[in-house]
Amino acid sequence: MAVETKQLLLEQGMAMLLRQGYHALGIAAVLEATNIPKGSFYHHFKSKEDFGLQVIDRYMMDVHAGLDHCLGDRSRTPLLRVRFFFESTEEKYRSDGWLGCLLGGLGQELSGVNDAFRLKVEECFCEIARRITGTLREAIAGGELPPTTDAAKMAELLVNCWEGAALRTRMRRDPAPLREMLDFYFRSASI
Amino acid sequence: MAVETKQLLLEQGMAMLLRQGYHALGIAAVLEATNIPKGSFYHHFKSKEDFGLQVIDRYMMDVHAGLDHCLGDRSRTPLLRVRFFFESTEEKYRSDGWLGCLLGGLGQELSGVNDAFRLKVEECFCEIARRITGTLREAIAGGELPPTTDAAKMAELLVNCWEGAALRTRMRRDPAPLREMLDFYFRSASI
DNA sequence: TGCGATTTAGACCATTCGGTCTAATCTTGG
DNA sequence: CCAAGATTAGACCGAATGGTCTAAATCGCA
Repeated sequence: MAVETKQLLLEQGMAMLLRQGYHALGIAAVLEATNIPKGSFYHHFKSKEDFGLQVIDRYMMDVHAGLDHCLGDRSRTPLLRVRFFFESTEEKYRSDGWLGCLLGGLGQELSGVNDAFRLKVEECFCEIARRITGTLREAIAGGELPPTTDAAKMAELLVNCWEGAALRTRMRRDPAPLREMLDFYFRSASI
Repeated sequence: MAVETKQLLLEQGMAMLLRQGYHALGIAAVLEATNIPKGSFYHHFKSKEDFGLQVIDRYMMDVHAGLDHCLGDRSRTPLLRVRFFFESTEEKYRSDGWLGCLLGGLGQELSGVNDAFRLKVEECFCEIARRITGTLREAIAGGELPPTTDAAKMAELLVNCWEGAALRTRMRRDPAPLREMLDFYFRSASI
């Protein structure tokens, strides 16, 4: 039961932090939503900051699972695997109600004021880009991308532009920015 | 003196909201930084939300001034004027200490929780994209871009990707993401 | 079964926050 | 030069918020 309590808090935290952000979310609200008393919360987490950072870890578990699934799909070419990952992510955004990306949200809100979050989120972006870099390299080897392509640079670029499109999607509650960004990126990168 | 008090609050607010975000910034901090008493604040603004929204207006004045200057530079070709605008914006970010864009910051933090901010920030992005669209159209007319280019779409794309790069810049305190994004965009869009 | 450790329970606390209020002071136009 | 509105001044307030604390309940294992 103990483990489940903590997982419940992290999952509720993921949903609520995505919508409300860090400072607008009170611990009491998470507790009320999960029917868990305050004592349990501070048993599992040493502070709100600790909670937030662990929510990011939990979020990254899902992201890595998505990367495993999409980048490991041998039925697609490497380049299409990368696109598949972002299309899956779009689908996840849709089911959240177009609230964008938790990393982008917490990163923007907190990185001017809290270095722990800033460095953590930055590291998460790097992790994602690193995995995409690998598949992009395969795409180059397979002739889907020009041999002169800098895979690492292109992966960073993709992640960054995606985050911008996700922000706009959050703003408009509409997926068009995501799709247009992907179309442009893959059309331009290929050739 | 009255007008200056309000302007001082708005300018301090711009700087502090950019760094700290909305919820992490207390009104008392703005008051202390400007040596203005609380009575004055609530004389000029009816609430913190009202203040934040007016700070965005103030920010957009600067943005429009930058657009006027850059997009109106007849010594450059239309496409290079657009690039000039973003390079000037990068310079502004640098002087702020690589904190990125206020619109992106407040948009991310608040649009899940406050529709006034969400709609306001979205409208600001639209305004910027609209002006860039105009200059992109000139670029198409002048043969700098393919005649099939959808100027409005390309302007939105540019603004969105820029915001993503700005977020990453805020995260890393480093301008590389901005430059790489611009290089990719203009290389791909032209031809 | 019984004992020690983990987890739950929620009252309680200090602090901070946005916002109000009344009084004083300044500005300005008649 | 004075009256009236605009502005400054800051003490004050109620409502959260993050976090603590002690006691009870529950669990795991010998």
